[in-house]
Amino acid sequence: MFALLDGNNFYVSCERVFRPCLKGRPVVVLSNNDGCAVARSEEAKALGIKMGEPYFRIRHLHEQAGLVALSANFPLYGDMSDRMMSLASALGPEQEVYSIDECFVGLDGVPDVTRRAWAIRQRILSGIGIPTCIGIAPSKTLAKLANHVAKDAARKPGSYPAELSHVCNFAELPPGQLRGLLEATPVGEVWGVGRRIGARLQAMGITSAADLADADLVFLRSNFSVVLERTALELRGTPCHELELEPPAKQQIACTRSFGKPVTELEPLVQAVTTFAQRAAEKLRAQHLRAGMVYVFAHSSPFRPDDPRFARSASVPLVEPSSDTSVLAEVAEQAIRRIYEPGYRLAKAGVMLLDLSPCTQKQGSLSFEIIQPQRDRSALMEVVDGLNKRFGRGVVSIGSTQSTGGWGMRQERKTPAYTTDIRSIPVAR
DNA sequence: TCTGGGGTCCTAGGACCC
DNA sequence: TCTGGGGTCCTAGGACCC
Repeated sequence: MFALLDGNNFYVSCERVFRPCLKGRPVVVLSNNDGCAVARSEEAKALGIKMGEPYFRIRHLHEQAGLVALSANFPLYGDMSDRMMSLASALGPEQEVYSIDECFVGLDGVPDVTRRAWAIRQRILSGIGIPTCIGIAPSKTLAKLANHVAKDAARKPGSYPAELSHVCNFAELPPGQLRGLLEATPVGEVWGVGRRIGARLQAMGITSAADLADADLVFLRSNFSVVLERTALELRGTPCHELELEPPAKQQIACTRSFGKPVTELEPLVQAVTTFAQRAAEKLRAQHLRAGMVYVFAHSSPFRPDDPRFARSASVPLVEPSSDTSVLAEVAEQAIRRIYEPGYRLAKAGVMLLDLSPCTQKQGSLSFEIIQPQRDRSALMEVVDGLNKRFGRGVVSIGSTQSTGGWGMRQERKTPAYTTDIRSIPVAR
């Protein structure tokens, strides 16, 4: 058995903990650059605000309906998440933290599950101030669905039986009731069925979760994929997905941003991309990984069809994997200079680090790095990352090989960072 | 004027091999 | 007209998730 616990309207709930005056009011939390709404209170949803709705389209609701829009505070949400996960882990012997606001809990051997779930929910509510819902079922997909029932039963009276509000355990429903719940749930609400597949299923007459559970497995696999076949199996109560207790090793690390205003000049673009590479390199070292490939892209706005279209990228393989900020930033800079062409209004750019491998370099010895400055400086950089994390981003930085100072580590690399002349790197369009 | 960011997995199709 | 049969590896693109 699995439980799925998640925080309701998580970012908004976090903000309300520290600003109780926001309770009962329509509130949204905005993405980076205050571009669009990424979390909505129930009151904001009731105003018709959709997930991802651009802020400029809902701004008028401040005057009309008292909408409060907040800039996201991700360090706060991360901290609240850690506390919530810690309390949630008491629900069962095993926990998979699935995202910032939800976790699966393995329930093998847990007695009296429903009562325990209520207790955990209350502990999180009174201890941290975050309201949660908990779904319990024999597969992850069904636990997700039970969680959906728990939420809608609470916030949309009449959608599901009221006694399933907040905590919904599929395993102890009276006979036949699960079937009714599946029939009452649109297929698009099922975990793993998105907009596209949902529309195709609808067109085939598969409109509810029950229809999908009943669908022919061979048909699903041949017309869609093995993924949807597994989803149908999970809806029947056959688990196909186990808990992932160890987070799997990352395959890519990205830092990408939309620009507040369109970027047309090269130098601000280089500035941005260099910063992205630095941030990505920090994340890379936090995972003790090195990258074998740097991917850089930039594109114009897809929302402005009248602008000349620009979408280019370049992948640069490194001679040897690196987690060195100066190497990765330099490669990224060369790549963006290669991609750039004047005459376009660029809306977004980013750096991705690919081909990741574990860092075998000895970690954590600052003096080692200073004595042997020719070595990969990842250990030094991890120290710098730690200082920045503790005392605020940017308090310490390392000079690049071109700059003076920077821990007195002017150094020349014996081999170039990337394979060939950057001009030979193909640009994808 | 203004439209998020960061991930994963699967599949089809081409290149290549014996 | 018919034009081997399988296997692997890689990549691009599509779909999903929060």
